[in-house]
Amino acid sequence: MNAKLKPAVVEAWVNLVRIERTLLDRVEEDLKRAQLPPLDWYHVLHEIDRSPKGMLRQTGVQDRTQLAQYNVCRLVDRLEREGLVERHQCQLDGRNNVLLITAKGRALRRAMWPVYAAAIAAHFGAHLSEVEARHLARLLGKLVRTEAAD
Amino acid sequence: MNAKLKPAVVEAWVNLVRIERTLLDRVEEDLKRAQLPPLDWYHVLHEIDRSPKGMLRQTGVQDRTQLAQYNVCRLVDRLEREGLVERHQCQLDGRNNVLLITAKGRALRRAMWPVYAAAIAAHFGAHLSEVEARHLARLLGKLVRTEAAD
DNA sequence: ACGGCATATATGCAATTGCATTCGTATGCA
DNA sequence: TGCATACGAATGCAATTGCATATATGCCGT
Repeated sequence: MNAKLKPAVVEAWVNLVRIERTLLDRVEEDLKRAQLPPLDWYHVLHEIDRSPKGMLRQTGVQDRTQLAQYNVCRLVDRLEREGLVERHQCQLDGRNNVLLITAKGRALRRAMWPVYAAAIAAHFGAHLSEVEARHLARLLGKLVRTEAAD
Repeated sequence: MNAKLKPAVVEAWVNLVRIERTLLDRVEEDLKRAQLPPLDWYHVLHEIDRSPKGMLRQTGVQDRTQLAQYNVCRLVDRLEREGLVERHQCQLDGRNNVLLITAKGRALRRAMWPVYAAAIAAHFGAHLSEVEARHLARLLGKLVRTEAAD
């Protein structure tokens, strides 16, 4: 894998790294200001919530969020402690945990979304035209798909 | 700031968050495998190295890397402990620290680059055509510039 | 049934990060 | 000069993360 590194690739990379840190910081800041928990809580709750019957295996969360195994484990600890999800051992395969979102969990997710959405709109969407947003979505989507593959 | 959130913006955002975590993980993994320190060390050394005379104020590092003030402070602690940079109080304004990269620091940066470059090429560049890379660089660059402004 | 391997989750401990505050230095102005 | 304010850097403490490993369960071949 000695592909020569094109300047455009480096430029895209540098911009990606830079903008990602800035944007995540600002979104987290907005959530904090609204006294809401961090973004990862939202992502995890969201993934469970949108799964059939509000249930998802812990590995499912890992796959969908790209969080490290031990971080998912401990984040779920915290969510469970707050009564936002329930953790059940799977009947069919005792190695799996099945996570079940609670009413409180759904409520929190719903409460977070307006703030999160506004942050995305303000810090990200506001600086892109419709066409640019579509291009960006397409380019990044391509990367997501190729990365997920290997 | 109640801009309605367009689907394309959400999609771009979701893909951005997702790919960013994946890519940074992989790059960090490659560095670790090569027994090299984390990416942020590279970024900080790089910023100092490319500044005039290999000197940069600590706030300069903050601005360029988007790292939190206290994280820059402590990262510089570590770099200093390893003899990669020197920290000097500024003569003109005693509040500022001026960071000076050492020969060892330059050497480490140079040693890291091939590994870092290969990781960017393999995990990122390899999945983009020249044209796509240019588009992506342009779109992300626009975001960087507008974000830096406010 | 049993040993060996694979998978899913959990955990002890060290390192890093976030938060709030503090410290030292400059600047503006009465 | 003297004091309020601002700025850059550092730090104590709690929370989170990373790493290595442990535990627990299931699967497979014999």
